[in-house]
Amino acid sequence: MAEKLETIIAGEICLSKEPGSSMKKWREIFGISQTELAQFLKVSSSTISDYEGGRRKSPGIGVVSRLVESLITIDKKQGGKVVKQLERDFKPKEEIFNTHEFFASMPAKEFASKIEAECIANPSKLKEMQIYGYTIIDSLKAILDVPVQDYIQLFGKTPERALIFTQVESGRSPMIAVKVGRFSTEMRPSIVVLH
Amino acid sequence: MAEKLETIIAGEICLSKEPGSSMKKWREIFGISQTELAQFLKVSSSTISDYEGGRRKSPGIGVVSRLVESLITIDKKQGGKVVKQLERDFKPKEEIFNTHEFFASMPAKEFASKIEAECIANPSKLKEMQIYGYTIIDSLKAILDVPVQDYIQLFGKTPERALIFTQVESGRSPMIAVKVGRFSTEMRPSIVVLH
DNA sequence: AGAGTATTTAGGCAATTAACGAAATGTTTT
DNA sequence: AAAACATTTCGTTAATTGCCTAAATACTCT
Repeated sequence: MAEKLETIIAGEICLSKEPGSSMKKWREIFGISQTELAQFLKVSSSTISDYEGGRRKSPGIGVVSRLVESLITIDKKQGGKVVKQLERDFKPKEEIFNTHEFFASMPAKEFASKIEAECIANPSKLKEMQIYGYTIIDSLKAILDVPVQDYIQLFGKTPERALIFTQVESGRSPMIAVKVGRFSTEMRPSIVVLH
Repeated sequence: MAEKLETIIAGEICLSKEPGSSMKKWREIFGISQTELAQFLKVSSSTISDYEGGRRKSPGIGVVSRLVESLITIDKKQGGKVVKQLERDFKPKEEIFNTHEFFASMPAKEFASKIEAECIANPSKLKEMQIYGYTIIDSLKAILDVPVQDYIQLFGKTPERALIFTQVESGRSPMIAVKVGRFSTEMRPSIVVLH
């Protein structure tokens, strides 16, 4: 599956009901500010805002194309960290890791209340966080089937996301993995849910 | 992750240097005529031609989006043949490389006897080795579908493991791969099984 | 070759986009 | 709480798109 990351991002924006939100989402995933992007693209920052705000219902693909390439180029200039993580993210592990993307970001708190979760650590962080999707992990299968290495890597692939562990009695094993994950990369899941 | 077909098509059109050609290419892959498409979209067929001919340098994503959805919808109405085929084409390689980890290590000898293998080379090494898992490779599929690079890389990912090749008559092609592997990395499979 | 169908070319016009800049509003950070 | 920075809003304009119709070319098939 040689689908390039660019392709998927562009495709997603293209098909989105709200292209603006999608553009915003991706810009934020890349951790780039409107101003920075605007400078790179040599347009004013209000232009970016107009797009993200949905002022243009159907921007031209030229805009989308430039936008996506910029995000990736900027990231590469800074070491390509996000690109690398995302690329791994697209490696399928379907049955065990079940990932979902939101159309737009959502405050972590709202997410928590939607799933009727009880917060058992870091309640303060819960307030500020925004998340973009979630990954459901079948703990049992994961432990049985997934190579340790991949298991560890998973945690590097989940910035701005919630991780949901099913079939867990104690939070022990997942949390160990999260800790290990910390050393291999700075990107970590925003939320960990034990189900 | 389940990147939808739509996404990939839309993304490709979006990023193409010649969006028109790309649209045309996909329409043709779907075996749908301009006229047919135009009718479905309720526009004149010249409109389609204008796009495909590149009269608009940067069509809006609305156009692309409608276009892609139409191709897929029309195909589905006709049995979804093309969609199915394409989805198969994009399927991940999981089915070709099927990896399993053991809970603990196992003497190579024990592994060999468990699978009732006959040793055809290096019997001495067989005694000392420990392995931690195995990877089953469907040789036929691998040769047909896997880019050489990935194929080579595979061997770098299999230290302390057994590699099992299914559907092999002679050991020729896998062994070539193993040899190649030696140069790209120091890690090599512990055992090679021909099935 | 000629009828019939599919595609391309081109002029035209209303609707929309692309982009700017300036002022208003949010968010951090010190 | 002010300075510094980031994002949003919005009026404006030139350029481009989206789509049409009609006419010119290609492509099949018999």
